[in-house]
Amino acid sequence: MSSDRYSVRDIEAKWQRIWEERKQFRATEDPSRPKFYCLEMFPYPSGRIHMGHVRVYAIGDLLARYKRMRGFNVLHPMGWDAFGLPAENAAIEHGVHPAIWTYENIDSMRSQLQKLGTSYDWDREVTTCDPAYYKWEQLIFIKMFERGLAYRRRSAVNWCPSCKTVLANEQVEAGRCWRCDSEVTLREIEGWFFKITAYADELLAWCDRLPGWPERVLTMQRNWIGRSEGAEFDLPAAGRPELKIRVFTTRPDTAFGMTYAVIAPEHPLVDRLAAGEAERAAVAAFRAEVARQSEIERLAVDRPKRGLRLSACVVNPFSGVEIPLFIADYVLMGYGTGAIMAVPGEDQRDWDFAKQHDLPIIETVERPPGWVGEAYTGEGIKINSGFLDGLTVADAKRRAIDWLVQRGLGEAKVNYRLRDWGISRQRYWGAPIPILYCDACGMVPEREENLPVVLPRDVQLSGKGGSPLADVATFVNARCPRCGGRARRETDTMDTFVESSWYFLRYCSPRYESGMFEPQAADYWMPVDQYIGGIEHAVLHLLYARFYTKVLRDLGLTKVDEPFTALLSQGMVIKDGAKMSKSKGNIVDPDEQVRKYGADTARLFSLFAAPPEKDLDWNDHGVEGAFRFLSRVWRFVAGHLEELRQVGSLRGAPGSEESRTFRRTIHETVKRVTDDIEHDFHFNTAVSAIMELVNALPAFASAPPDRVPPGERTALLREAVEAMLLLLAPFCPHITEELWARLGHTESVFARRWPEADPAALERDEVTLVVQIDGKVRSRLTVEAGAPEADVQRRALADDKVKTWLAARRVERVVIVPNRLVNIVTHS
RNA sequence: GCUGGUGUAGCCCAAUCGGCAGAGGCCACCGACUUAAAAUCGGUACAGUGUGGGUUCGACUCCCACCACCAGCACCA
Repeated sequence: MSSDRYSVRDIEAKWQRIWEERKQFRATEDPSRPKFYCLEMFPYPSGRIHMGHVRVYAIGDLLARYKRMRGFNVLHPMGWDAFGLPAENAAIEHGVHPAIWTYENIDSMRSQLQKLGTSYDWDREVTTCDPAYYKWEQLIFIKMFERGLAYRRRSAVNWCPSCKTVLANEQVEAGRCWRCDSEVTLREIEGWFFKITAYADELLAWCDRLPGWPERVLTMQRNWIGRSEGAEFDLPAAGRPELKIRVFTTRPDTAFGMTYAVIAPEHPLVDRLAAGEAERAAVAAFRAEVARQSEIERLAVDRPKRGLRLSACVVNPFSGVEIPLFIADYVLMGYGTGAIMAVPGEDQRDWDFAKQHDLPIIETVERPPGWVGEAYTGEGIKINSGFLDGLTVADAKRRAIDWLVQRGLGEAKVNYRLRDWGISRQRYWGAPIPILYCDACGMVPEREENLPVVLPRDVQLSGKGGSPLADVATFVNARCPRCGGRARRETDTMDTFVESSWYFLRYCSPRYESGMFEPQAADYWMPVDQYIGGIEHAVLHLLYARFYTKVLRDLGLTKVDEPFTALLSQGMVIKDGAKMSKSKGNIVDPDEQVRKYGADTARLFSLFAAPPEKDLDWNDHGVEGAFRFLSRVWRFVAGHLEELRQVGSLRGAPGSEESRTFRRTIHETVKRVTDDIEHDFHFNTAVSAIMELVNALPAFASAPPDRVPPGERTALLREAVEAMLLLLAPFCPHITEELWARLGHTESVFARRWPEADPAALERDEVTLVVQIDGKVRSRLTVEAGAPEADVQRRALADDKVKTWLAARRVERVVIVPNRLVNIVTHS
């Protein structure tokens, strides 16, 4: 290796090897030290890392290395979200087994991550498709099944025709599959659900207790959970009081304005309400029409609401008035009770529908003077509402509920938009659901000692839909764990989001064999202190993981209420203003970047080009700039090694003016970099501060001896270079390790403590004040720091330039901001 | 439509409590070095902060009303 050239490839390979040999980043529990659990979302092993991975892992690695230097015992693990559809599709297309495909991908991605210089404790690597991993998930499934938190039901579910499997609500985006973008259809299917709705209130409440999370993620979760308070009550069918339609409303105060009612087309009562052949046929036709609409069409705004009036009527219990009853597509079976009271006066949807069907509209809230519009949803005084007249909306809501409760007609009710998490997948490459169906005993969970239920290796994958496991006789045909009789195994596998709901716990004790994780280890490491990942999981993975953690807590397995104390949602990596994609041809290959410039440069640019939460526009010129900067660092340090190796220490404060200023620059840089990392993760400004320090080095190094005594120069240069390398180390670990070693250090730069700014060095004797006249800068004034205001004012007014400007004006007042500025306000 | 975010130089981005609009990088231009080029070094230029009001001695920053872009949600009763 040439001694003075920045040989990126040699240096990076050398230090990666040394870190690996030393097992430098292995984490062990140590109650005597403060811990820091730093975690980035683990990747799906697709085969190649992309620039988004480079960004998130550069951020995570920076924090892990920084926290180690701050004295924390850092856990920084990595693993693989290894179950999923791409593996299965690869098998169908190329005939390679999903397991082989997956493990080969893991090997190449691990090597890619290592080449980035990441400081993971690879001894803790976790792979979710390993039976030793999903075994524990199956055990928890059984415990959830026993507590009713995992249940099976037949229902209309989201079906992706391309992935040929069910999707949870969270996995449908604007009517399309989150993974493949196909249009989702509804299908009536039997499947397994996790009762996440049982935790809706807690999940919502804790949104207010996660100050380390970005507000936008919390907002998205709150909206997703969608809590709404209101009332539920019965509308009896006219003439058939035994037939009651339950409705939910957030506006019980408007009940006197109910002029019709609507139930969802799929509502089970429809069949009993429809009378006669003709009406039954009309209902069937209407249902068919609604079912034909795709999810996309149903979501379209301004689509006319379709409805069919039934012959049956219902009675408004508040007024006793008989009102018409409709089935309509704007009422959804899946929310509330699947039926509503319609109040066109105060609800825009009902107003639209009423206008279309020529139904009466009653106003029950007094409109403000001059108000124009259709339905009125604002505050006001109740009118046309019997015993509620004269009350405010809020009071009337309470009074209406009391009234319902007293008569036994209804009650206060809270509803959620959140639905239970559908976890059944009709695919092969996932964790088997540990349930059996016995002719005699019915649904029976597998016995604990028989876990894991291992996914069979030999399977025919056709991609035609339906679980491939159903065709594997040796898997399906089993003995009933209860009676020993013949039983069939469940052939659905679990949603892969189940594995990622607890992997952070497994990292605490990845080889533990007596349970999901070792309690002491989890108690020590959990919760994750800093979690880092993409915003795309704001309501998917992040909500599931919170839910699953709470379930584990209630099973007595962990003490934490929430898995992630702080969350950093990094922005996307884009190119030329657009998301990278094959079709746009704007994909940047991380390998190529590392080969061309090195991992340090790729990391530095990722951290420097934008603050982490914003999108990052990958720019080739910018990358070259980052490389140039590192070359400059190299050239300076390598070029001054002889001087820097001299052990000269500075006694007392530096004597010369230049030295004092330079030393202040060093310590200001330390302070700025530390503050930027610590407070807002503003790595971009931290880098710019380091760049400033580096830019200041050559001038000081070549200061003439009469301005800076040589001994002082050597000592301060050494102080500056060491501080600079320490500050830069978490960003660019390879080059800093190499230069650190060349300075004569035998220990790793990461064994060093993070530098601290010396307050004495930060002090200034003099400050330059800006002198403004009526808010405009007119002059400058150098005064000693902390000079009394009276002196400052006198000197400002005595300034020549100021005098000129003030010639024909009268001074009205003088505003002084200590150590900053003087503003002379004049009379106009 | 609702919610959240972002608008600062040709581009990516800074600016602490309301106090000099500029830290850093890119690009451009000029100069030095060179036979020349690359690399390197030095230097220069460029915006009044999306728009319109308001508060203030002073506004990128606070308030009001708009505009644009991005993201999430969207018949949720």
